[in-house]
Amino acid sequence: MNTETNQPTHITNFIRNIIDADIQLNKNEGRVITRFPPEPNGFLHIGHAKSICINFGLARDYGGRCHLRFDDTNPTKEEDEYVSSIKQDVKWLGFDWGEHLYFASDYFTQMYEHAVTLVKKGLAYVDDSTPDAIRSSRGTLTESGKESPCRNRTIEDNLDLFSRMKNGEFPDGAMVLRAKIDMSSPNINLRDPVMYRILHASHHRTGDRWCIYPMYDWAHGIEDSIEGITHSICTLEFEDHRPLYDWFLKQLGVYHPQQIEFARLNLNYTVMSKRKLLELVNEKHVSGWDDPRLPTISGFRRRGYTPESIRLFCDRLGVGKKDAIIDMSILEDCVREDLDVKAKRVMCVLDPIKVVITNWPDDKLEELGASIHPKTPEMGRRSFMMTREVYIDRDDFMLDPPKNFFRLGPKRQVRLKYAYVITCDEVIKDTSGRVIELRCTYDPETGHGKTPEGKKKVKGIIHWVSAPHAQKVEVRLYDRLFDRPNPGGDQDGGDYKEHINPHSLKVIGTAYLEQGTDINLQAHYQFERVGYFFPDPKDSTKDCLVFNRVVTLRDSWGGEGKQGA
RNA sequence: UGGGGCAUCGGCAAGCGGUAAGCCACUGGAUUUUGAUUCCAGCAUUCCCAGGUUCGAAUCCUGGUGCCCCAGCCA
Repeated sequence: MNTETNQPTHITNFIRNIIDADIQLNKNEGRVITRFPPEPNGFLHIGHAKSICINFGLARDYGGRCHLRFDDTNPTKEEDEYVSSIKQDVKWLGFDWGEHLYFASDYFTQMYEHAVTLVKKGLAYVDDSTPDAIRSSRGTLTESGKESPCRNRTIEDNLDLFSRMKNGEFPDGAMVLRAKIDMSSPNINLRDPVMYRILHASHHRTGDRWCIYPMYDWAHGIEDSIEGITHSICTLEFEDHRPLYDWFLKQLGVYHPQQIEFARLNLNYTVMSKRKLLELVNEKHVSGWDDPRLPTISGFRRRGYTPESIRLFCDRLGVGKKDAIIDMSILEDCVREDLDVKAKRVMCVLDPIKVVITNWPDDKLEELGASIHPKTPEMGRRSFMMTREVYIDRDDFMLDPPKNFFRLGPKRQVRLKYAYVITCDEVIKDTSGRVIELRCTYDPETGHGKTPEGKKKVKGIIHWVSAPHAQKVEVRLYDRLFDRPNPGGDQDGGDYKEHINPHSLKVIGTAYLEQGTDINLQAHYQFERVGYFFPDPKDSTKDCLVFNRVVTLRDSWGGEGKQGA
């Protein structure tokens, strides 16, 4: 522990170092006010979760606050549907903005007045050049730009034109307001950036009140300043914009927050850009924004990821400035860690082989039981019937198993978990050679998982369900959406959509769930030895259960010849 | 010589001139009615490279190399 700040040292990072130093100097009287500023033009994804965890986490740890602010400065792309989904996602992740919900559009009037101030100071001008002309006179990365013929318009003319822009006297694209900075700056952002454009579009909150809308660079610093943000945290690509952020606030002479940039999250085997996610949704490659294969917050939620697991993931990553692509398996581990503690255990056979226990009397029923969680007896117990016919999973049988396969094979023994040891005497196949039934005998002395004195312990333990008692359920197995680590990074110009994994969803129409399980539609389950599952929130009902596989259990059995039978 | 960033174990990531944290993965071994979980042990003489300063450098200086971002009236 660092006794100065009372912060656990393990969560230190460069942003916290900056904040610690600021507090040391009593900058901002020690306040820490951050903000999460999404544009409401799409659903939030796991990359946003990182930003949310950083911003809300900082506020929480430093006794400050974090604002939720919608950066709605472009009415052509933004919709109310997105603001409600974003609010829901932030809440679900476990964060609370309290009273501090804001919209950039609430500041449009102040932004306009500030713009007038800059015009009056001779620091902004109206440019009626065509968009093409502005682009070509901006110069290139290596050549400086050329000043616009409009650059030296009088202040009076600028004031008049700007006010007429606002009043809707000109069509879209006819002119813009530009900051007068430096057309030869090596930083392109400083070459007289556009502050306002004309857009006769209806805004989701201000309707038709405005027909000029501020650009990000002009708007963002003002938003931060108005709200008294102390640390304005954004991603690396805005580093080049910081001089502009600083320039605007300095010219305005208003409260000046500090912008700090960090490396955004990249995950392999998926895509994270809003454009690509939107395409996948619109072109029906997935079922919607909440498709369980998507890296959206709503997708993870539907799939069965928990908020705790996503927060753990973000904490584990840390915060830095190095571009990195994080392996999906890190995220998967985080859910396992969380779900191991929470999930109720139950047995479920996904791909059944019928097993007939020949020495078990036809009409005999035996009630067996197990705890719902092996390490948390308080969670209670469950019970199920043992009968002459049971199902086991095809993965747990091999016709010609290697010696290190602990499960069932011809003449081999295995324990039915919580029940008896059985021996496979006979294998029955159909005409195509597929195994359809096993005939086994059980050892009556091995009930309830007990091994009697003097008997050799059976290493293999498999899950099973009583055939006449099992409940039929649907199970959806998800795999990564793309077949390669970096689907968007094709050098050969290929389309990321060509790399969609055709096997990313496998539906098992009939799986056999342990009898008598009173499924809670909000709870997570571990299908013992298989993985963690969650009832699909949209398609699952008490009478018609549909389970999403959140993630498999870790499996140190390499699976040599896994699909053997 | 366009500008701005970044380079520390397989992957993240601390470190801020005093002699390489932590996490994940991995490898042993123990426990286990989930090949799960848990537990214990091991895991960078070295910090992109090359010089230099210093008693001492991952940390400072010089020169390289590699990767990322920027030319929307998008954010």
